[in-house]
Amino acid sequence: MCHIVMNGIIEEEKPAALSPLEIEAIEMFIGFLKLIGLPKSVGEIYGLLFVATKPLTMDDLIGRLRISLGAASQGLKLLRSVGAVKVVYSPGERRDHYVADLALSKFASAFIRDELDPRINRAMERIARMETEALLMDEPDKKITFQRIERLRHWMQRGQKMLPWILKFLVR
Amino acid sequence: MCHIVMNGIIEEEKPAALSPLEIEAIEMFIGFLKLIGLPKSVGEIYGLLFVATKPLTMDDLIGRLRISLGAASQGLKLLRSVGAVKVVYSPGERRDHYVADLALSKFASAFIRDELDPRINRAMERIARMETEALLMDEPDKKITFQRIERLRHWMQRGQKMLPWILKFLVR
DNA sequence: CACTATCTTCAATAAAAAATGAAACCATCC
DNA sequence: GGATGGTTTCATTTTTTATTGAAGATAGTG
Repeated sequence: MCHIVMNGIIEEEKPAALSPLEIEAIEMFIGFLKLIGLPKSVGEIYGLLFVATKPLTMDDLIGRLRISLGAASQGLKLLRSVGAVKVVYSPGERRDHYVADLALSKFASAFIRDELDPRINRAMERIARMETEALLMDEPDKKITFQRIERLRHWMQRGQKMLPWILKFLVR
Repeated sequence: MCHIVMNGIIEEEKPAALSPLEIEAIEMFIGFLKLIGLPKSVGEIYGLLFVATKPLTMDDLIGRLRISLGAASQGLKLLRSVGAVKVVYSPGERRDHYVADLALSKFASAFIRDELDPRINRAMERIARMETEALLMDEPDKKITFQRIERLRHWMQRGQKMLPWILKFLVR
Protein backbone atom coordinates (compact mmCIF):
# COMPACT_ATOMS: atom_id res chain seq x y z
CA MET A 1 0.00 0.00 0.00
CA CYS A 2 1.34 3.44 -0.91
CA HIS A 3 1.48 6.25 1.62
CA ILE A 4 1.27 9.99 1.53
CA VAL A 5 2.51 12.39 4.13
CA MET A 6 0.02 14.93 5.39
CA ASN A 7 0.22 17.25 8.38
CA GLY A 8 3.49 15.53 9.13
CA ILE A 9 1.64 12.28 9.82
CA ILE A 10 1.86 9.22 7.63
CA GLU A 11 -1.60 8.16 6.48
CA GLU A 12 -3.01 5.47 4.26
CA GLU A 13 -3.81 6.86 0.86
CA LYS A 14 -7.54 7.11 0.37
CA PRO A 15 -8.58 4.97 -2.58
CA ALA A 16 -10.06 6.91 -5.50
CA ALA A 17 -13.84 6.87 -5.66
CA LEU A 18 -15.34 4.86 -8.49
CA SER A 19 -15.84 6.80 -11.70
CA PRO A 20 -19.21 6.81 -13.45
CA LEU A 21 -17.75 4.57 -16.11
CA GLU A 22 -16.55 2.09 -13.55
CA ILE A 23 -19.91 2.12 -11.85
CA GLU A 24 -21.68 1.35 -15.09
CA ALA A 25 -19.37 -1.58 -15.74
CA ILE A 26 -19.71 -2.89 -12.23
CA GLU A 27 -23.50 -2.70 -12.17
CA MET A 28 -23.65 -4.38 -15.51
CA PHE A 29 -21.54 -7.34 -14.44
CA ILE A 30 -23.28 -7.68 -11.11
CA GLY A 31 -26.47 -8.19 -13.07
CA PHE A 32 -25.15 -10.66 -15.61
CA LEU A 33 -23.18 -12.73 -13.18
CA LYS A 34 -26.04 -12.89 -10.72
CA LEU A 35 -27.97 -14.45 -13.58
CA ILE A 36 -25.65 -17.44 -13.49
CA GLY A 37 -25.73 -17.59 -9.72
CA LEU A 38 -22.62 -15.63 -8.82
CA PRO A 39 -22.68 -13.30 -5.82
CA LYS A 40 -22.59 -9.56 -6.08
CA SER A 41 -19.00 -9.27 -4.90
CA VAL A 42 -17.80 -11.36 -7.82
CA GLY A 43 -19.62 -9.10 -10.25
CA GLU A 44 -18.07 -6.07 -8.61
CA ILE A 45 -14.58 -7.43 -8.86
CA TYR A 46 -14.87 -8.51 -12.45
CA GLY A 47 -16.62 -5.30 -13.45
CA LEU A 48 -13.87 -3.14 -12.03
CA LEU A 49 -11.12 -5.26 -13.53
CA PHE A 50 -12.84 -5.22 -16.90
CA VAL A 51 -12.46 -1.46 -17.28
CA ALA A 52 -9.18 -1.14 -15.38
CA THR A 53 -6.35 -0.01 -17.62
CA LYS A 54 -3.75 -1.38 -15.22
CA PRO A 55 -3.47 -4.59 -13.21
CA LEU A 56 -4.97 -4.21 -9.75
CA THR A 57 -3.97 -5.73 -6.44
CA MET A 58 -6.34 -7.22 -3.92
CA ASP A 59 -5.88 -4.12 -1.82
CA ASP A 60 -6.98 -1.97 -4.71
CA LEU A 61 -10.15 -4.01 -5.01
CA ILE A 62 -10.80 -3.98 -1.28
CA GLY A 63 -10.24 -0.25 -1.06
CA ARG A 64 -12.13 0.89 -4.10
CA LEU A 65 -15.06 -1.52 -3.94
CA ARG A 66 -15.16 -1.44 -0.17
CA ILE A 67 -15.46 -5.16 0.18
CA SER A 68 -13.81 -7.35 2.77
CA LEU A 69 -10.56 -9.22 2.49
CA GLY A 70 -12.41 -12.51 2.45
CA ALA A 71 -14.80 -11.50 -0.27
CA ALA A 72 -11.94 -10.27 -2.42
CA SER A 73 -9.89 -13.39 -1.92
CA GLN A 74 -12.77 -15.73 -2.58
CA GLY A 75 -14.09 -13.77 -5.50
CA LEU A 76 -10.70 -13.72 -7.18
CA LYS A 77 -10.28 -17.40 -6.53
CA LEU A 78 -13.56 -18.13 -8.25
CA LEU A 79 -12.82 -15.82 -11.14
CA ARG A 80 -9.42 -17.40 -11.60
CA SER A 81 -10.90 -20.90 -11.50
CA VAL A 82 -13.23 -19.88 -14.29
CA GLY A 83 -10.43 -18.30 -16.27
CA ALA A 84 -12.02 -14.87 -16.18
CA VAL A 85 -9.17 -13.31 -14.25
CA LYS A 86 -5.43 -13.79 -14.61
CA VAL A 87 -2.53 -13.05 -12.33
CA VAL A 88 0.14 -10.96 -14.00
CA TYR A 89 3.66 -10.86 -12.74
CA SER A 90 4.91 -7.44 -11.65
CA PRO A 91 8.70 -7.35 -11.33
CA GLY A 92 9.87 -6.12 -7.97
CA GLU A 93 6.34 -6.22 -6.58
CA ARG A 94 5.51 -8.64 -3.90
CA ARG A 95 1.78 -8.76 -4.11
CA ASP A 96 -0.18 -10.33 -6.94
CA HIS A 97 -1.68 -8.18 -9.64
CA TYR A 98 -4.85 -9.16 -11.41
CA VAL A 99 -6.30 -8.42 -14.84
CA ALA A 100 -9.58 -9.42 -16.42
CA ASP A 101 -9.59 -11.88 -19.26
CA LEU A 102 -11.92 -10.13 -21.66
CA ALA A 103 -13.42 -13.27 -23.17
CA LEU A 104 -16.85 -13.28 -21.62
CA SER A 105 -17.42 -16.74 -22.99
CA LYS A 106 -15.41 -17.94 -20.03
CA PHE A 107 -18.44 -17.45 -17.84
CA ALA A 108 -20.79 -19.23 -20.17
CA SER A 109 -18.55 -22.21 -20.62
CA ALA A 110 -17.86 -22.50 -16.92
CA PHE A 111 -21.59 -22.41 -16.27
CA ILE A 112 -22.21 -25.13 -18.80
CA ARG A 113 -19.36 -27.24 -17.53
CA ASP A 114 -20.00 -26.82 -13.81
CA GLU A 115 -23.78 -26.53 -13.60
CA LEU A 116 -25.60 -27.65 -16.69
CA ASP A 117 -23.61 -30.62 -17.85
CA PRO A 118 -23.45 -32.48 -14.54
CA ARG A 119 -27.10 -31.79 -13.95
CA ILE A 120 -28.08 -33.23 -17.29
CA ASN A 121 -26.08 -36.34 -16.53
CA ARG A 122 -27.71 -36.81 -13.19
CA ALA A 123 -31.06 -36.28 -14.85
CA MET A 124 -30.31 -39.09 -17.27
CA GLU A 125 -29.67 -41.45 -14.39
CA ARG A 126 -32.88 -40.33 -12.77
CA ILE A 127 -34.79 -40.97 -15.94
CA ALA A 128 -33.49 -44.51 -16.07
CA ARG A 129 -34.61 -45.08 -12.48
CA MET A 130 -37.97 -43.54 -13.22
CA GLU A 131 -38.51 -46.02 -16.00
CA THR A 132 -37.88 -49.00 -13.78
CA GLU A 133 -40.34 -47.54 -11.31
CA ALA A 134 -42.92 -47.02 -14.01
CA LEU A 135 -42.78 -50.72 -14.91
CA LEU A 136 -44.59 -51.43 -11.65
CA MET A 137 -47.55 -49.24 -12.54
CA ASP A 138 -50.91 -50.38 -13.86
CA GLU A 139 -52.48 -49.33 -17.12
CA PRO A 140 -53.58 -46.79 -18.22
CA ASP A 141 -51.30 -44.63 -16.06
CA LYS A 142 -48.34 -46.75 -16.99
CA LYS A 143 -48.55 -45.78 -20.62
CA ILE A 144 -49.02 -42.10 -19.89
CA THR A 145 -46.08 -42.12 -17.53
CA PHE A 146 -43.79 -43.78 -20.02
CA GLN A 147 -44.69 -41.18 -22.56
CA ARG A 148 -43.77 -38.41 -20.17
CA ILE A 149 -40.50 -40.00 -19.18
CA GLU A 150 -39.71 -40.43 -22.84
CA ARG A 151 -40.36 -36.77 -23.35
CA LEU A 152 -38.01 -35.87 -20.54
CA ARG A 153 -35.32 -37.97 -22.09
CA HIS A 154 -35.93 -36.29 -25.38
CA TRP A 155 -35.38 -32.85 -23.85
CA MET A 156 -32.23 -33.90 -22.11
CA GLN A 157 -30.83 -35.29 -25.31
CA ARG A 158 -31.72 -32.13 -27.09
CA GLY A 159 -29.86 -30.20 -24.43
CA GLN A 160 -26.83 -32.40 -24.69
CA LYS A 161 -26.79 -31.91 -28.44
CA MET A 162 -27.14 -28.20 -28.18
CA LEU A 163 -24.55 -27.39 -25.56
CA PRO A 164 -21.39 -28.19 -27.52
CA TRP A 165 -22.79 -26.20 -30.37
CA ILE A 166 -23.40 -23.18 -28.18
CA LEU A 167 -19.94 -23.50 -26.72
CA LYS A 168 -18.38 -23.56 -30.14
CA PHE A 169 -20.35 -20.53 -31.16
CA LEU A 170 -19.32 -18.64 -28.06
CA VAL A 171 -15.68 -19.48 -27.96
CA ARG A 172 -14.88 -18.68 -31.55
CA MET B 1 -61.41 -32.21 0.15
CA CYS B 2 -62.56 -35.81 0.52
CA HIS B 3 -63.26 -37.31 3.91
CA ILE B 4 -63.13 -40.70 5.50
CA VAL B 5 -64.98 -41.84 8.58
CA MET B 6 -62.92 -43.38 11.33
CA ASN B 7 -63.86 -44.18 14.90
CA GLY B 8 -67.14 -42.52 14.11
CA ILE B 9 -65.35 -39.18 13.65
CA ILE B 10 -64.98 -37.41 10.35
CA GLU B 11 -61.31 -36.82 9.56
CA GLU B 12 -59.32 -35.33 6.75
CA GLU B 13 -57.99 -38.00 4.42
CA LYS B 14 -54.28 -38.33 4.73
CA PRO B 15 -52.63 -37.50 1.41
CA ALA B 16 -50.72 -40.33 -0.22
CA ALA B 17 -46.98 -40.21 0.35
CA LEU B 18 -44.88 -39.39 -2.69
CA SER B 19 -43.85 -42.38 -4.76
CA PRO B 20 -40.20 -42.94 -5.66
CA LEU B 21 -41.02 -41.96 -9.21
CA GLU B 22 -42.61 -38.73 -8.08
CA ILE B 23 -39.65 -37.96 -5.87
CA GLU B 24 -37.25 -38.42 -8.77
CA ALA B 25 -39.26 -36.08 -10.92
CA ILE B 26 -39.57 -33.49 -8.18
CA GLU B 27 -35.88 -33.50 -7.30
CA MET B 28 -35.01 -33.22 -10.93
CA PHE B 29 -37.17 -30.19 -11.51
CA ILE B 30 -36.12 -28.52 -8.29
CA GLY B 31 -32.59 -28.66 -9.62
CA PHE B 32 -33.27 -27.42 -13.12
CA LEU B 33 -35.59 -24.66 -12.11
CA LYS B 34 -33.29 -23.45 -9.39
CA LEU B 35 -30.77 -23.04 -12.18
CA ILE B 36 -32.93 -20.36 -13.70
CA GLY B 37 -33.60 -18.74 -10.35
CA LEU B 38 -36.91 -20.32 -9.40
CA PRO B 39 -37.53 -21.33 -5.80
CA LYS B 40 -37.72 -24.89 -4.61
CA SER B 41 -41.47 -24.84 -4.16
CA VAL B 42 -41.98 -24.07 -7.83
CA GLY B 43 -39.81 -27.00 -8.78
CA GLU B 44 -41.77 -29.25 -6.44
CA ILE B 45 -45.08 -28.21 -7.87
CA TYR B 46 -44.04 -28.58 -11.47
CA GLY B 47 -42.27 -31.86 -10.80
CA LEU B 48 -45.32 -33.42 -9.23
CA LEU B 49 -47.64 -32.13 -11.93
CA PHE B 50 -45.30 -33.39 -14.63
CA VAL B 51 -45.76 -37.02 -13.59
CA ALA B 52 -49.35 -36.71 -12.40
CA THR B 53 -51.72 -38.71 -14.53
CA LYS B 54 -54.70 -36.63 -13.40
CA PRO B 55 -55.22 -32.92 -12.87
CA LEU B 56 -54.44 -31.88 -9.31
CA THR B 57 -56.01 -29.26 -7.09
CA MET B 58 -54.12 -26.83 -4.95
CA ASP B 59 -55.12 -28.90 -1.94
CA ASP B 60 -53.55 -31.96 -3.50
CA LEU B 61 -50.30 -30.08 -3.94
CA ILE B 62 -50.36 -28.67 -0.43
CA GLY B 63 -51.11 -32.05 1.08
CA ARG B 64 -48.72 -34.19 -0.88
CA LEU B 65 -45.78 -31.79 -1.08
CA ARG B 66 -46.41 -30.42 2.40
CA ILE B 67 -46.05 -26.86 1.33
CA SER B 68 -48.06 -23.90 2.53
CA LEU B 69 -51.11 -22.39 0.95
CA GLY B 70 -49.16 -19.30 0.02
CA ALA B 71 -46.34 -21.18 -1.61
CA ALA B 72 -48.78 -23.26 -3.64
CA SER B 73 -50.75 -20.26 -4.77
CA GLN B 74 -47.72 -18.22 -5.70
CA GLY B 75 -45.94 -21.11 -7.32
CA LEU B 76 -48.96 -21.92 -9.48
CA LYS B 77 -49.33 -18.27 -10.36
CA LEU B 78 -45.77 -18.14 -11.57
CA LEU B 79 -46.03 -21.41 -13.45
CA ARG B 80 -49.22 -20.25 -15.13
CA SER B 81 -47.64 -16.93 -16.08
CA VAL B 82 -44.85 -18.84 -17.77
CA GLY B 83 -47.27 -21.15 -19.51
CA ALA B 84 -45.88 -24.23 -17.81
CA VAL B 85 -49.11 -25.04 -16.01
CA LYS B 86 -52.68 -24.89 -17.25
CA VAL B 87 -56.00 -24.80 -15.48
CA VAL B 88 -58.37 -27.48 -16.72
CA TYR B 89 -62.06 -27.20 -16.22
CA SER B 90 -63.65 -29.98 -14.19
CA PRO B 91 -67.41 -30.05 -14.58
CA GLY B 92 -69.25 -29.95 -11.30
CA GLU B 93 -66.07 -29.22 -9.39
CA ARG B 94 -65.66 -25.92 -7.76
CA ARG B 95 -61.97 -25.78 -7.24
CA ASP B 96 -59.45 -25.34 -10.01
CA HIS B 97 -57.55 -28.30 -11.37
CA TYR B 98 -54.05 -27.96 -12.73
CA VAL B 99 -51.99 -29.88 -15.26
CA ALA B 100 -48.43 -29.43 -16.43
CA ASP B 101 -47.76 -28.25 -19.93
CA LEU B 102 -45.08 -30.70 -20.96
CA ALA B 103 -43.19 -28.33 -23.24
CA LEU B 104 -40.12 -27.61 -21.15
CA SER B 105 -39.16 -24.89 -23.61
CA LYS B 106 -41.67 -22.75 -21.78
CA PHE B 107 -39.14 -22.24 -19.03
CA ALA B 108 -36.32 -21.40 -21.35
CA SER B 109 -38.28 -18.90 -23.33
CA ALA B 110 -39.68 -17.26 -20.23
CA PHE B 111 -36.16 -16.96 -18.88
CA ILE B 112 -34.94 -15.38 -22.07
CA ARG B 113 -37.90 -13.05 -22.29
CA ASP B 114 -38.01 -11.99 -18.64
CA GLU B 115 -34.36 -12.04 -17.61
CA LEU B 116 -31.93 -12.11 -20.44
CA ASP B 117 -33.54 -9.89 -23.03
CA PRO B 118 -34.26 -6.92 -20.77
CA ARG B 119 -30.83 -7.18 -19.25
CA ILE B 120 -29.17 -7.08 -22.64
CA ASN B 121 -31.17 -4.01 -23.54
CA ARG B 122 -30.21 -2.22 -20.36
CA ALA B 123 -26.61 -3.21 -21.01
CA MET B 124 -26.76 -1.57 -24.42
CA GLU B 125 -27.86 1.69 -22.83
CA ARG B 126 -25.08 1.41 -20.31
CA ILE B 127 -22.57 0.85 -23.05
CA ALA B 128 -23.67 4.02 -24.76
CA ARG B 129 -23.26 5.96 -21.53
CA MET B 130 -19.88 4.40 -20.95
CA GLU B 131 -18.73 5.64 -24.31
CA THR B 132 -19.66 9.21 -23.57
CA GLU B 133 -17.79 8.90 -20.30
CA ALA B 134 -14.75 7.50 -22.03
CA LEU B 135 -14.60 10.55 -24.29
CA LEU B 136 -13.41 12.53 -21.28
CA MET B 137 -10.43 10.29 -20.68
CA ASP B 138 -6.83 10.96 -21.65
CA GLU B 139 -4.68 8.80 -23.86
CA PRO B 140 -3.50 6.12 -23.69
CA ASP B 141 -6.23 4.86 -21.34
CA LYS B 142 -8.86 6.32 -23.57
CA LYS B 143 -8.00 4.05 -26.43
CA ILE B 144 -7.82 0.94 -24.28
CA THR B 145 -11.16 1.76 -22.73
CA PHE B 146 -12.85 2.26 -26.06
CA GLN B 147 -11.59 -1.10 -27.17
CA ARG B 148 -13.06 -2.77 -24.13
CA ILE B 149 -16.38 -1.05 -24.49
CA GLU B 150 -16.42 -2.10 -28.12
CA ARG B 151 -15.83 -5.63 -27.05
CA LEU B 152 -18.71 -5.48 -24.63
CA ARG B 153 -20.97 -4.25 -27.38
CA HIS B 154 -19.77 -7.04 -29.57
CA TRP B 155 -20.75 -9.63 -26.99
CA MET B 156 -24.14 -8.13 -26.44
CA GLN B 157 -24.83 -8.13 -30.14
CA ARG B 158 -23.72 -11.70 -30.35
CA GLY B 159 -26.13 -12.54 -27.58
CA GLN B 160 -28.98 -10.74 -29.25
CA LYS B 161 -28.31 -12.63 -32.45
CA MET B 162 -28.13 -15.95 -30.72
CA LEU B 163 -31.21 -15.79 -28.55
CA PRO B 164 -33.87 -15.94 -31.26
CA TRP B 165 -31.99 -18.81 -32.79
CA ILE B 166 -31.96 -20.74 -29.52
CA LEU B 167 -35.63 -20.00 -29.02
CA LYS B 168 -36.47 -21.33 -32.45
CA PHE B 169 -34.48 -24.44 -31.80
CA LEU B 170 -36.18 -25.02 -28.47
CA VAL B 171 -39.74 -24.34 -29.41
CA ARG B 172 -39.87 -26.55 -32.44
C1' DC C 1 16.15 -18.46 10.49
C1' DA C 2 13.20 -15.00 12.23
C1' DC C 3 10.36 -11.42 10.30
C1' DT C 4 6.94 -9.40 7.66
C1' DA C 5 3.81 -8.70 3.90
C1' DT C 6 0.35 -11.20 1.51
C1' DC C 7 -3.13 -14.46 0.77
C1' DT C 8 -6.51 -18.12 2.22
C1' DT C 9 -9.76 -20.20 5.17
C1' DC C 10 -13.62 -20.50 8.04
C1' DA C 11 -16.71 -19.66 12.03
C1' DA C 12 -19.67 -15.98 13.07
C1' DT C 13 -22.73 -12.33 11.32
C1' DA C 14 -25.48 -9.91 8.12
C1' DA C 15 -28.29 -9.72 4.13
C1' DA C 16 -31.38 -11.69 0.83
C1' DA C 17 -34.76 -14.94 -0.59
C1' DA C 18 -38.42 -18.13 0.25
C1' DA C 19 -42.11 -20.15 3.08
C1' DT C 20 -45.81 -19.59 6.22
C1' DG C 21 -50.53 -18.74 7.48
C1' DA C 22 -54.01 -15.45 8.80
C1' DA C 23 -56.79 -12.02 6.81
C1' DA C 24 -58.81 -10.09 2.73
C1' DC C 25 -60.90 -11.16 -1.43
C1' DC C 26 -63.87 -13.47 -4.89
C1' DA C 27 -67.13 -16.18 -6.85
C1' DT C 28 -70.77 -19.48 -6.58
C1' DC C 29 -74.64 -21.57 -4.52
C1' DC C 30 -78.94 -21.58 -2.03
C1' DG D 1 -78.24 -11.26 0.11
C1' DG D 2 -75.73 -14.21 3.22
C1' DA D 3 -73.04 -18.18 3.76
C1' DT D 4 -69.50 -21.20 2.10
C1' DG D 5 -65.57 -23.06 -0.38
C1' DG D 6 -61.69 -21.56 -2.76
C1' DT D 7 -57.86 -18.40 -3.88
C1' DT D 8 -54.71 -14.48 -3.40
C1' DT D 9 -52.02 -11.31 -0.78
C1' DC D 10 -48.75 -9.83 2.38
C1' DA D 11 -46.53 -9.03 7.04
C1' DT D 12 -43.86 -12.10 9.68
C1' DT D 13 -40.76 -16.00 10.34
C1' DT D 14 -37.60 -19.28 8.64
C1' DT D 15 -34.10 -20.77 5.68
C1' DT D 16 -30.52 -20.00 2.60
C1' DT D 17 -26.78 -17.46 0.86
C1' DA D 18 -23.17 -14.00 1.00
C1' DT D 19 -20.00 -11.15 3.67
C1' DT D 20 -16.91 -10.19 7.26
C1' DG D 21 -12.63 -10.28 9.72
C1' DA D 22 -9.54 -12.63 12.70
C1' DA D 23 -6.62 -16.60 12.87
C1' DG D 24 -3.82 -19.61 10.21
C1' DA D 25 -0.96 -20.69 6.28
C1' DT D 26 2.48 -19.30 2.83
C1' DA D 27 6.13 -17.26 0.76
C1' DG D 28 9.53 -13.66 -0.04
C1' DT D 29 13.50 -10.97 2.52
C1' DG D 30 17.21 -9.53 4.97
